[in-house]
Amino acid sequence: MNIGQAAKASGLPAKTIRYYEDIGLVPPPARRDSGFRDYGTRDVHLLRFVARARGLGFTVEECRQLLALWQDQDRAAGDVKRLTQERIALIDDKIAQLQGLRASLDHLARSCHGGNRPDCPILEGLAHGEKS
Amino acid sequence: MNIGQAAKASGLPAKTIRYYEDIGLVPPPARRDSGFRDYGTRDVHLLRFVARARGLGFTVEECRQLLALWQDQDRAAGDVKRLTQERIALIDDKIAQLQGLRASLDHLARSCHGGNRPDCPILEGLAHGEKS
DNA sequence: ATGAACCTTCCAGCAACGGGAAGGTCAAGC
DNA sequence: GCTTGACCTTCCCGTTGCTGGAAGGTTCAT
Repeated sequence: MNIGQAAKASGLPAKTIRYYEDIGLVPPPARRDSGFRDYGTRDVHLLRFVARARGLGFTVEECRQLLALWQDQDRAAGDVKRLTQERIALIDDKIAQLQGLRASLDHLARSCHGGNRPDCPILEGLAHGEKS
Repeated sequence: MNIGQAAKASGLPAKTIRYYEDIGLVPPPARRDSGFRDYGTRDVHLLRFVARARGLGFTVEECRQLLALWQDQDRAAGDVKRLTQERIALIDDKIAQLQGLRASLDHLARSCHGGNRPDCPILEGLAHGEKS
């Protein structure tokens, strides 16, 4: 199957598939005489795996590790679990950080009358360092 | 004051200050005969403003708008409030998205025994498209 | 006068692709 | 057989927001 088909089947844009091949995240597929890439079901499974892992927020480097573990017969499930929990912790940090930002912005927005007059507590806050 | 002093006073790295000047986010400061940049209190105020807005998650382009509004005598507070609320909405989206990811990863992690055996439900989930 | 600690410019690169150019290929329809 | 249009190929540049480093100039204290 051509790259376009593989793209539909995996959910990744063709450009992204080529990119992943480029950086060695996925192995290069077979080629036809014409030079076209020719993907089989195994290739597509791999691509789907990567697409899901990326969709879950794993970085490309983490995907590399996950793929290695996936293909390693002697892998320990603990390694995978650890990677997953590290990612969860990062996500928790990010969420907390965003909630802090949200609170600050909300405070600024609530204090602003929002009318046509030029006095704006948001800009005052930004200018003078109002906290929380 | 030199760029290093301005960096300490504003909380931005010197590299970043030069970068902001480069992209025209902040005006170029005076120069000494030696070629060194020479920052005054107004310059530093501007830099602090930008530092805070960036810290609150405004993009550089949004900072440009905020700075323009800040320096515009005829600005409407409503414009600033609108920008702020748009940013809050974006943050809310991002938080919701991350919470979804977290839930999926947590589900996978909980179903994994985490031991040394190679059977790993996380990899199974990634491979076969388990949802939530 | 020499050394450390600044400063200057420019160049390169990070993640993770996306856009678009210039050209080759395939399948269908006439 | 020939055209047309959809696909494919490689290549290189642009994105966002910086950060690091190289090569060289300045300032200041010793």
